[in-house]
Amino acid sequence: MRVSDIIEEFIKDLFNEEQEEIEIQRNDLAQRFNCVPSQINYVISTRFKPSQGYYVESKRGGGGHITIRKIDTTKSDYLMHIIRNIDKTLNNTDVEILISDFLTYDLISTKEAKLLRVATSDNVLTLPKDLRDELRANIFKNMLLNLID
Amino acid sequence: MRVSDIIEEFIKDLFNEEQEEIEIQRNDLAQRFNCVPSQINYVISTRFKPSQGYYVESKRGGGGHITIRKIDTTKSDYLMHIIRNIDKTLNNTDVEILISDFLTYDLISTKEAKLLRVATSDNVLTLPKDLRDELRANIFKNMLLNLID
DNA sequence: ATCAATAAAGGTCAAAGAAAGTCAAAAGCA
DNA sequence: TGCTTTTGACTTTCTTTGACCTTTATTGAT
Repeated sequence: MRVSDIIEEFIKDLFNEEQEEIEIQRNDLAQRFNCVPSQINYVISTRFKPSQGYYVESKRGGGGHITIRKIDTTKSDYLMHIIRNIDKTLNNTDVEILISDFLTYDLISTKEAKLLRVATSDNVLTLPKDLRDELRANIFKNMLLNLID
Repeated sequence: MRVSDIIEEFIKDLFNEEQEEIEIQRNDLAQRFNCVPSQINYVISTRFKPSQGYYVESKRGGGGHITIRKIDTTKSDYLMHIIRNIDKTLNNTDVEILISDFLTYDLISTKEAKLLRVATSDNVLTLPKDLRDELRANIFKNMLLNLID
């Protein structure tokens, strides 16, 4: 088995106990697996890409580290499902129902909810009703797309 | 955890009890955390910048000290100022400039920036230009209002 | 009361140290 | 041969340390 595979497995094991965020130190890992530090970068960039459901950030300098977060796929799947099923038009009430659902299931923050609401409210979209509902659907869908991590 | 992080946390804890102004002594702190005094300067200059909502002044000589004030009003004041000064219409470029300013000054998160952008983008606002720019101004202003804490 | 010396703060800046990142060459492997 | 993995030299970013500087207060002699 390749060293890269072993490192990948090791990192994935760290996620075990319900944790969805782990922190590693590049040099420590490299030492543990007896490889050069840059191999850790290789593993991360080939096995922990966003498309594979991970989000990575890091800090250099003394006490530096690498943080890997697992992105909740059920969350983005659900939002994608909603987005696909939104009609060509959408009225204010529909939006309100969707938003309160999202809040119930903790898919968005209250601040995000406020932004969604205001950007799609009747008061803001001062247009004839048919045009308004169509634009609202458009805005809402596109905003949701941007809420997917 | 880094010494700088620990010192940062310690200072931030001092703000707790409703106080919005604290006073520290550089040498005392340095001794408490077993570091050189100039590390306190480092922490202050990297973690208590004006852009992070703090204002710092100090006095040298006998009985000298460092005062740190929290300035939390700047964010909402600045946003209010922007909102008041937005025209009746707003084009895509204007929005982009404003958003990148907001990001520079840390007034909004990157996610909020994405939401602002998409909700006001030409692609989403499929309307005749004059109507579009007017609606964009309206949406943008109202979203900003909801970003004020 | 005045002034100079000294002590007691805090400030600056650059070097050293401690991570992590990049990129391309070399090595393996299918 | 063409892809993936391994290696390592070099780079960038952030933190820690220390030598030296400036400002303010205190003290003591006149």
